[in-house]
Amino acid sequence: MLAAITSRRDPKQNHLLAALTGEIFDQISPHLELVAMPLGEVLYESGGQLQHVYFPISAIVSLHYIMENGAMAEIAGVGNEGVLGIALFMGGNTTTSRAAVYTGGHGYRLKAKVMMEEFNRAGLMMRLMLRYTQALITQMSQTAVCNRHHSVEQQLCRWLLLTLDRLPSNELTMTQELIASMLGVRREGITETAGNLQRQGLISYRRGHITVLDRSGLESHTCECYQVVRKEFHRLLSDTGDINKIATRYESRQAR
Amino acid sequence: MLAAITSRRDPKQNHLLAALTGEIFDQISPHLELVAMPLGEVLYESGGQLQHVYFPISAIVSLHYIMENGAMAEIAGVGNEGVLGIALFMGGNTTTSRAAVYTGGHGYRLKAKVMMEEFNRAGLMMRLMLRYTQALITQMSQTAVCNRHHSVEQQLCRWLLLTLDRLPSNELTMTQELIASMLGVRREGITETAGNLQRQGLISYRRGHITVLDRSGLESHTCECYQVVRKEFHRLLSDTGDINKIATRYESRQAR
DNA sequence: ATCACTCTGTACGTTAACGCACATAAGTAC
DNA sequence: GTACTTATGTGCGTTAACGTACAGAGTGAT
Repeated sequence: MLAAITSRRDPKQNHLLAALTGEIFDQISPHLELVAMPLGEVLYESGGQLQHVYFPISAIVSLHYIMENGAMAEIAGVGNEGVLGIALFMGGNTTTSRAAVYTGGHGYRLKAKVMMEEFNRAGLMMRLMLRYTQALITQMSQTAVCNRHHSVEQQLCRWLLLTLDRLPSNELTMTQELIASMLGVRREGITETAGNLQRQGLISYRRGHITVLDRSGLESHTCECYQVVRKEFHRLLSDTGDINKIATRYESRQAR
Repeated sequence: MLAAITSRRDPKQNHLLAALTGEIFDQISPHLELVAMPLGEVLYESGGQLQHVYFPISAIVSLHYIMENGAMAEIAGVGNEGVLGIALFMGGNTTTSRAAVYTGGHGYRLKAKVMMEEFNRAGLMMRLMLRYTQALITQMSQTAVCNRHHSVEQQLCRWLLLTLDRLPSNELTMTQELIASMLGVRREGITETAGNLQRQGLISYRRGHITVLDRSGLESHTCECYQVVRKEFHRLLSDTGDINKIATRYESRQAR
């Protein structure tokens, strides 16, 4: 029974860990620590030093900024496709944003020291992390664009779809209040919009649970932002086998 | 006379190039090519392959996304504090955004191959580029936040200040139409807001030229976003002498 | 000096989203 | 089952920004 549960929690459920070669994976695997990531847990505060990087497998985490007046805005989300703590290897060791779990679950974490030792070998791990970071940049960029130009309905659909892509089922467990604070809009705005989507048969919901009934219907209600982000993640991280090949095209040939 | 002009165009006017050690600078310096970067020039189209990275010295470039309906939104700006073409070393070789010059001037460029050879040495150049990329991420994040929550006046002030920080004088050469398209708002909104700022004695302007009269006055009219971005650039890139020291704290000690 | 063009100013109705107030409903604890 | 808490629904009036239309002013070309 324990074995059955354990087998359902495999580091390879995180796409980045799954993309590592056997050799590198074997190197870090003894250091991977399975951790619970319950709803509301804050992985990093703005300005806090990073002790670990986290690879979610079932949890989803929001990167957001909290303003002086208390309002917040999500900058990007991270699920089993990504990693939390990029500021570690980017060199700053902290960020101005905050990371908090909004869909409870599990993940694996790695001590900062272990991550940096592998990153500094300047091999596949480094290339994978940098590629992921670029995909994350695209997500952030598109969030900025979407915040500027698109309606609450379009943004809600985008957000539901991006979240759904990180989950195994078609049910999200979260209140409208939580969604509203992620998107940085009023709770009533979500109530109204979600009501419309339900009336059109695209979703159904009850107190803290949203079920997506018509995925492609949602896609037709969202803006282009969803597909831009999705395609860029696919382009950058789907053919992970090619990462070394592509990266070494420009490899340095002469030592100094 | 030519010497005088040339001396005013020194690679070290770009902060990143200035932060390189003599050894690395000497290595790439023969490959640095001075180029004019006139208003409106497009350095990269969305999806286009990168042939060079650009280090502006007097030009300022906007990273922005153009939507299907033609509207646009700026994601970040890059001047003499930065570099264009991070997608090269991040591994994607292209981005979903576009880069166009909005303040004409000059810069230095480096062929992609030369940049990658130096980057792949995994030394100071790499650390510097990654740190800069993290600062850029902060700028993008804050743009997303600002787009969500702040007024056109606050955003205009933030934008003017960030642009001013990249210029030698207190005069910006640009039309209200251009500013509006960068911020993704109506031209009339800028006319109205700029009029207010002028009436309060913070700026003065005439057809395509804006002069900032009261810098700290502008700062008090903007949102926190300006200082967040400014401080983060300072934190990450001011003490460049420390970059190696900090980065090597986690250095790998044993070869595989 | 005149013309053409582009930039800036102003006005007006429209709209999406906001802030607030409160009602109702669905779970949870006892 | 009842009381309590939390989530959701709805109805306002308010507001910032929008879209459109057009007038005036600056600048450069001939």
